[in-house]
Amino acid sequence: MTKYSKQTRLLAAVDCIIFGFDGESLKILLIHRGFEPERGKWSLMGGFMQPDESADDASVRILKSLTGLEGVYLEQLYTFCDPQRDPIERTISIAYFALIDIHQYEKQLSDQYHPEWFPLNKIPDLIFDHVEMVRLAKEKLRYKAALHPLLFELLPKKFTLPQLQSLYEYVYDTSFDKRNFSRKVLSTRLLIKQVDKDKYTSKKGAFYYKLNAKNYKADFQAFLNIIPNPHLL
Amino acid sequence: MTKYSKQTRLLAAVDCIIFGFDGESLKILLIHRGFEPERGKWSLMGGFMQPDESADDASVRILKSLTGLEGVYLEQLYTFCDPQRDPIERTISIAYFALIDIHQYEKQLSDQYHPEWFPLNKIPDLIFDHVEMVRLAKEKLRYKAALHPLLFELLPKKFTLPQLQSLYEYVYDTSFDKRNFSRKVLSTRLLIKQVDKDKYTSKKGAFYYKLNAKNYKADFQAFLNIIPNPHLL
DNA sequence: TTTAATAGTTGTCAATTTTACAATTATTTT
DNA sequence: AAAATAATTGTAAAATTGACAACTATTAAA
Repeated sequence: MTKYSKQTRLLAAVDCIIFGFDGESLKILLIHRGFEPERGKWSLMGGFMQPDESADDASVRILKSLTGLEGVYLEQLYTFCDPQRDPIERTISIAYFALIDIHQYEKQLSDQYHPEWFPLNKIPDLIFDHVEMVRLAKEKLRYKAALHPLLFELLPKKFTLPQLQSLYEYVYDTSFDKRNFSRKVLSTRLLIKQVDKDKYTSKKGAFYYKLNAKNYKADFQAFLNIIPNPHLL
Repeated sequence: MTKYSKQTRLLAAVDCIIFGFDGESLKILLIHRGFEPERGKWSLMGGFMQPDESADDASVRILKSLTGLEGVYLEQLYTFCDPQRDPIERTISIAYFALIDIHQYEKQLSDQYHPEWFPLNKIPDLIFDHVEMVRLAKEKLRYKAALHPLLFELLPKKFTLPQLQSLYEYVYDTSFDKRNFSRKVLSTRLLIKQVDKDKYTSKKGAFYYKLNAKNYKADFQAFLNIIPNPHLL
């Protein structure tokens, strides 16, 4: 059959907003753009969609090429289509956001793109519309994590309640009552208490927890209301 | 500056899932596809993105060309990128969903595409991946309307509480206690009671309400929790 | 060995929100 | 004037949330 004639073709790229949490602050991973235009400027990691590749495939490929990681949380965020967004040639970009365990990343560091982690409140100037992409990703993370158990994706397999709480406190830039927080989190039945403790950060030590994979999968779509009114924070 | 060489260009389309509510059921608007492939099959209304047009622009253009309506609720839903989704040529589709007042539409009926309204539980076979698009749009509508005052977009400027309730009951395929429902809705401070009544459906008549535009805009992003746990319904 | 310091865990009560359920009021038709 | 219809209003129990203090386990220093 014949092609669709008289229609304009364009380029399609995928850009990834990669979140990580190191216990200090919530960060995103940026690279030095390796080609013109704006070579050397800070940029999100991205790439063009290949002929036989879906956007999901491309996002997985891009994430792996930068971090070496596979099987991590990746979600389509939004498609940016402004005709002027790339000065060279019309390119639409399908933005994805990824949540990774930053410690896993460090083990597999790739120097090819000179990547660096930036705290969310210290993002440098970025090329094109990448600042808007980051803003939207942060907004969606805050939105979704208030309802669903999303932030676990940023922590190691084994984590403590204080770790989890400080992650939530960084994301929402506030503080929670630790008594109420632990009660709320534990009431979800999403956590399995381990027998061992984390002794690095305190004398008494905090018990490790792991995710209950079955309940996690079953209840992910439920409105857990972990943070009641995030838009007020 | 030179173009990005060695990259594959592709077509980008926009498809619209258009929701309407006639008091009987929740419906979407479908057309007979006017060109090959699959000419004459049922399809979502869509079109190719034009050279100087964003996806938002395209969705507005497409919606207007079918319904004659402007200024209605339109939201980007998801971008579908499977390399095989269009058998003729690689085309990605940015899906939008629209919520319109179905009675406004009827006044401006366009016969160009032989459009028809289909209740959500009686959707015919659709071309390409349009069934999946409809499924995702319905899921997102249910998700978002449980938290935010979205469904008002489907009603006329003036509407009654019984109308509003039956809309929610259709969307969530359940029934609510009218006493609790009206209390919950009114407690949001989103509605302004009118002095006149709708006498068409009952002898006593039901008061009309209008949206409080200011509060609507201010509180749209709040978690109103209109429907507590939609995933259970 | 004892004491102080640190930080995680557990408990209680009041306030708020939600849910379930029944009676009353307003209007039209006969 | 009475009957029929459907909207509006009320209340109490249950569940959830939020604020707040005391206790316990561990390590380091005296």
